[in-house]
Amino acid sequence: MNLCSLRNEFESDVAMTAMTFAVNDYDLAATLSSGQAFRWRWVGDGWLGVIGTHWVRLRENGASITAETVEPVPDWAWLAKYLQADLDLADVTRTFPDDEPMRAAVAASRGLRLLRQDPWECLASFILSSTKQIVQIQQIIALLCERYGEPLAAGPGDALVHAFPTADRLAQTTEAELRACKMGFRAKYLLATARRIADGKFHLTRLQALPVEAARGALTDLPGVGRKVADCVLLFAYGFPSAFPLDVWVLKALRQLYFPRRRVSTARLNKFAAGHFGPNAGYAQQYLFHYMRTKHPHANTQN
DNA sequence: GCCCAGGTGAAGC
DNA sequence: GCTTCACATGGG
Repeated sequence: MNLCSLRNEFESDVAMTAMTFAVNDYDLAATLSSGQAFRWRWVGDGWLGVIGTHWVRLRENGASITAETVEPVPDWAWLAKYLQADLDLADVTRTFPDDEPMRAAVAASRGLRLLRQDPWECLASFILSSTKQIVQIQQIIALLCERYGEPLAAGPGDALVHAFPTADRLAQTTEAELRACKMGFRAKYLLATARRIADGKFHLTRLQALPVEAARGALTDLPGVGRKVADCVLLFAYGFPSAFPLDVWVLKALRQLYFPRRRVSTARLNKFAAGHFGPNAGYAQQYLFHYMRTKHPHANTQN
């Protein structure tokens, strides 16, 4: 871990603790707003969010990221892991195929990273993501956290924040209560999956040690979890580098950039992705996703 | 009104 | 193995 400085601040009467991580090639804005995590807000001159039970403010300063929390933090390893601050991005991007679409996607968002998130929060979030725009996913999750998450102390200038609700807590809700959080038909899936985990019938912590295919198979047994949601969790929470979420944007990217005049099924494209993009296919996928959303935001209205 | 959104599951062939 | 459809809700 790159520990450059540690200081304590006193703003108002809240004790703040800060840590600065040295980073190379880290685009914090692209990373936090690229549809992997849904709770980060740009306020003033920094990003406000919640990681686990910590309120966190992140600010980018050239070759470093400064993090502030409310409570004193004896060990910052959890944050370094979340941010993947120690990863050498060049080691990843050099494994990408040397073709025109990848060159363009990497050039368009240099410094885009994959986070390493909590499996339950990631799983629940992507169950809620199906056929929803990212802005709406953020709204649903904000409501869910406000109503069922544990209240947390926030830093100065921020409103009361909440932890992401535990599976145990959501298992005690009703489908009607979840539907009231605007999640529609996804409520049934989220409730059923929360119950499977709260009952101890499904162990998220055991997936990390499995081969990726076995972990994917376990996840897709959960209600509301198909190939795409499973791959999001495998990639964004467990860090399986070959997991390749194939959503409508990446589907469009592959069809337009690699198969412009052929009709290719998603099953074929999953196989193509596994063979074409190398050992870090999931990372390549995130670059393609972000590239399509930022450079061709209206691609879905053409053709 | 229309179509679309970081899809899934069930039913039909 | 496919293809089609329902499923809630909100943005453009």
